[in-house]
Amino acid sequence: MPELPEVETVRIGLLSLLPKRQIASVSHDWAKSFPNAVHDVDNFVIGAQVIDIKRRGKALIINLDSDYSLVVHLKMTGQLVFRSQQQRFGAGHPNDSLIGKLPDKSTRVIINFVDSSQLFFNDQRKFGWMRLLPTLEVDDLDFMKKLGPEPLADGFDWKALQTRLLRRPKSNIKAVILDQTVVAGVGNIYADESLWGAKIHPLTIVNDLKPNQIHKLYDELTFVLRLAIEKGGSTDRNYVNAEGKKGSYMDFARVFRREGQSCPRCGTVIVKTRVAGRGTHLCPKCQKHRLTA
DNA sequence: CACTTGACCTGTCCGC
DNA sequence: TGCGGACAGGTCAAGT
Repeated sequence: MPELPEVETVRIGLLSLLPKRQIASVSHDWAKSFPNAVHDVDNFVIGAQVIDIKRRGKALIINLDSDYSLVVHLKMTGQLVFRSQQQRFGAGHPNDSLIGKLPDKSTRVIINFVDSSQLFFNDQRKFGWMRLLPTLEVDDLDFMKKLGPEPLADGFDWKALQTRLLRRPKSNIKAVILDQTVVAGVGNIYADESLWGAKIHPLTIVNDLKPNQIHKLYDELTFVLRLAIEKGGSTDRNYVNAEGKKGSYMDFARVFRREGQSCPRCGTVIVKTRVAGRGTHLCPKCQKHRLTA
């Protein structure tokens, strides 16, 4: 579910909700989400205040004033949902949110704040995780060290993208932009959307891409990521932001989950195939492949 | 080594 | 309705 735009939307929401709140207690019913010793939670989480929320790729980092951080990966179905004191004891989340009763079946961790507000880590498929470690050690996590550059960072231009893509010159372009060590944060939705925008077939081998195609892919990728952040991300099934609300990028999607519909550029019927082990949507006319042309 | 495939889980949807 | 199988937005480990 959550790719860069969804995680960034959650980050922005949490940043407006969590800082200065003090943690009173933490409950976790699923050890894999929270593998640290209870002792660490007691000493560095209970009583600590949230001071900042950061993002790297698809991971969120909640900085505490104890110099410890909670690092969260939502994987496919993770949610981080905040409930204010008023929502908790009043009417709950508004009807336009996807959130019903809390906690629910998918709730793995609850962070209770001193002011009676709460943060829920829900994760239906249990792929996600939450870890506690010293803030100074976050960048040393293997997961973080392997991540490629942020595609929306200031210095990241199309030449930088070209350099990164050429690390895997013989693979197909879709597999390469999904590779988090090449570029951080791109997932299946925005891979399909940006390849459609750049008129590149997902099976095209990186070495066969011309410089102008990579330049176009850079433009389209940064465009869809920025647009998706503006739209609050994509809600296909159960993604919600920190307030439990859906994102609206899917209303703007050109090919993702639109198989059987018309390509908005040429009218050809969009098809769904399988590339790099993932469901892949494309326009067979706009996105020609040498082998399928 | 580089690349591809299966496993991790639960829920839902589709066809019989 | 019920049931089996395929599939779902991400990442590893294991296999080729």
